[in-house]
Amino acid sequence: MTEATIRDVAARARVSVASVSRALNGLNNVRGDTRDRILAAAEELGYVPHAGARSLSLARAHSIGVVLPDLHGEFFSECVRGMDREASRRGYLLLLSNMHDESDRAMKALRAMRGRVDGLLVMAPHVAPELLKEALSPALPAVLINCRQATPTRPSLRIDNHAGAEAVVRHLVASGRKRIVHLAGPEGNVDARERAEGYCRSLEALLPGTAPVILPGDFNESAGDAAARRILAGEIACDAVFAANDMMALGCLHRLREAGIAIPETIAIAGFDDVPLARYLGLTTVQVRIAELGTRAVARLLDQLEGKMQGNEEVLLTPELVLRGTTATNSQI
Amino acid sequence: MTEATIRDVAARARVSVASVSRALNGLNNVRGDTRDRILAAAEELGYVPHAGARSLSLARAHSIGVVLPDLHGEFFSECVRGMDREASRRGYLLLLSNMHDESDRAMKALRAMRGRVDGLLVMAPHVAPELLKEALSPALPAVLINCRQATPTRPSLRIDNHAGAEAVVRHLVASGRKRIVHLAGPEGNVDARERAEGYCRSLEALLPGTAPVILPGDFNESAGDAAARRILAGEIACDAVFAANDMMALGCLHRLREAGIAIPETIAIAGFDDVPLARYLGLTTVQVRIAELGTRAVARLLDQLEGKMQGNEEVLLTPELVLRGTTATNSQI
DNA sequence: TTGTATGCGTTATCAC
DNA sequence: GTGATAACGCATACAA
Repeated sequence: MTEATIRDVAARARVSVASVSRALNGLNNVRGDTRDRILAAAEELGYVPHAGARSLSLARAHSIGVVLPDLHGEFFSECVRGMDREASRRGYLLLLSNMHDESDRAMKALRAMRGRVDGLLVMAPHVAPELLKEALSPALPAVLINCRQATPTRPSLRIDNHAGAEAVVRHLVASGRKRIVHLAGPEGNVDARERAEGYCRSLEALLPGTAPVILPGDFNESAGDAAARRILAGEIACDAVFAANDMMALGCLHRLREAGIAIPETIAIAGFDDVPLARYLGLTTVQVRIAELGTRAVARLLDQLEGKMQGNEEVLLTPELVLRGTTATNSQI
Repeated sequence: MTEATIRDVAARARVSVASVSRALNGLNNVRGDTRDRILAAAEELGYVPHAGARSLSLARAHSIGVVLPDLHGEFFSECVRGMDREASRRGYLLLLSNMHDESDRAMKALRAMRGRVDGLLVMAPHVAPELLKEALSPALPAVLINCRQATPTRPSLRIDNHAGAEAVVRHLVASGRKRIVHLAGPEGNVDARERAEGYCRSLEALLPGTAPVILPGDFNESAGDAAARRILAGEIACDAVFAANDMMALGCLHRLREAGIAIPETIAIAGFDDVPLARYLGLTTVQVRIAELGTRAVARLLDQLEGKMQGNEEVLLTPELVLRGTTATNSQI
C-alpha cells in the first residue's frame, strides 16, 4: 500500500525513469505514443510525484516559510489569507511557524525552515534588529514585514504608522479636542513605537505647547480597561483617547460607557487596525489592509526568487482613517 | 555565500560525513574529542541540516499538511493556533493550504502535499464523502475534521452539532418561547445540516406538534439581515430565532434592533460558534472550542504517526451553551 | 570508533 | 527519442 514512485511508472510503461520524468513534466522530446503509455501507467498507478525528492533535485521547494508572532485573531487570519492567495496563485505552499517571544525558540523556528522553503516571510515587530539579522541566513531570501531593521539589508514591508497616527490626531484636533492622550502598545514593538511617535509629532505640530500624555499599554483589551479606570479616577484629564490598537480602544470604550461617560461627547475614542469588532461597535480607527500586506509580501518574495529583483527598499503601506461614532463630529467644531 | 552542507563540516573537522551525521544527531558511538571537533566545525560554518534531504533519507518530513476551507477570521486563526501549539510542541511544522470550493483545485491542493508531509489534517464540511475519499491517498495518514464520511475509514473529529442545537432549543423553550425558527447554513455543509437536524428533533421532543420553520441561509451576516427583513415584513411569525452560526444571528439582531424590535423581549436570538463579536454584543450562543479542535486533531494524527494507534472512530467535541442578553430570561418563565 | 558505500525519489547531463 | 547515470544532502548498514 505504499505510494508508487517514478520507477514503478517506468516499469509499467516499459521505459526508463528519464522518459517518465520528461513526459510528466511536459518536455517535448518524447514521442507521442510513448508519452501516452507513460501517462496511462501513471494514471493507473495513481502516481503523484514526491515533492520532497523533487525539490532536492531542483533545489526549489516551491514553498515559502511564514514566521509570524502570536497575533490576535483577525489580524492573523487576514494576513495568512492574503499570503495564501498570492502563493497558491503562483504555485507555492505556505509553511507556517510561530515567532515565539523567547528569542531562542524563535531562532529555532527560523532554522527549521532551512531546506524546506525557497524563502522566508518574517513578521517580528518585537525582535531587536541585530538578533533578527543574526537569525536569518544570508543564503535564504526573505521579506521582512513590520520589522525593525538597523540598515535596510532586506526588502521589507511596513505599515505607515506615522501617517496613520497623524491622521487620527489631525481629525481629533479638527473636531475640537484639546487634551488628547495616547494609550501606547508594548515597549519594544515597532508599530507601537511609531504610533506613539506619530502622536507626539502631530500633537506638537497641530496643538503646539500641549504636552503629550502617554499611558502604558500592551495591545490587550485589559490595558484599555485599566486606562479607562485611571481616567474615571480623575488621574488623567482628557477629552480624547487615541489607543495604539483597536482592542485597547474597545476596552477603554466599554469601561467608560459603562461608567456613564458620554462617548464621543465627553471623551472621543479612536483606535488602530480596524478589526471587524471596530466596525460593529462604531469605533473610529485606522484601517490597515492586512490581507494586502500579506499578498504584497508574497509577491515581493516570489519576484525576488524568480529573478525579478527589486532591491531592498522598504515599502510603506499607507493606512486610511475610518470615521465612526466614537469620534463623531456632527454637532461639533 | 551558499549554505554549508554536511560535507563542508566533515572536511573542516577532518572526518567523514558519517561521523558528522552521528555527532550531530547525538549518537553515542563517536569519541568525545572528535565530537567536539565536529561540533566546533559545524558552529563555525553556521551549519544547519537540510531538512528536505533529511526527510528524504528518513522518510519523515516532520511536518503535517493542513487543508482548510475558506474560514472566517476567528475560526481560522483559532484553529491554526491550536494546531500550531501541539505541532510545535512535538517538533512538527504546519504546511498550509486552502481547500478551495472547486473540487478540482481542492484535489490539487491535496496532491501537492505528497512527499512534503507525514500526514494530513483535512477540514472539509462541504465536500462529498466519495470525492474526499478519492482525493485522499490511502498511504498518507489523515485526520478528518468536520467532514462528512460515508463509512468511518479515517479517524475524525467533529463538533457535536446535535447536542449544541438541542441545548439552544431547550433553553429557548424553557424560557417560554413557543415559535422558534431556525436560520440554516449553506446546503451541503455538514455542520449546517446537523444543526438544523438538532433543531428539528429538539423541537419535536420539547414542543410536540409545533412545525419546524427553517429559513435558508449561508453563514453570512447578510443572510441574517435578509431573514430579519422577512420577519419584519410579517412573512414569518416567531418569538425566537436560532441561527446556525453567529454571523447570521448578529445580522438578524442588528436589523431587528434597528427596526425597534425589543430583543429579547419580543424576539430572542441565539447563534452558534461563540465568535468574539458574540461576546461583545451579548449574543447567546453555543461555544465551540476551536483551538482545542485543532490541538486534538494534531495530537490524534501524531499519535497515529508515532505508532500509538487509536482506531478510526469519530470523536465528538461537545460544545457549551453560553447564555447572554439576546435571550435573557430574568423576567421570564 | 570511524569510513565507505548505498539509497531516499527526482531531475539533468550525457551518451547512443 | 531514449536510456544510463550522476547529482541533490543526508542517514545508515556494513566494513574496517
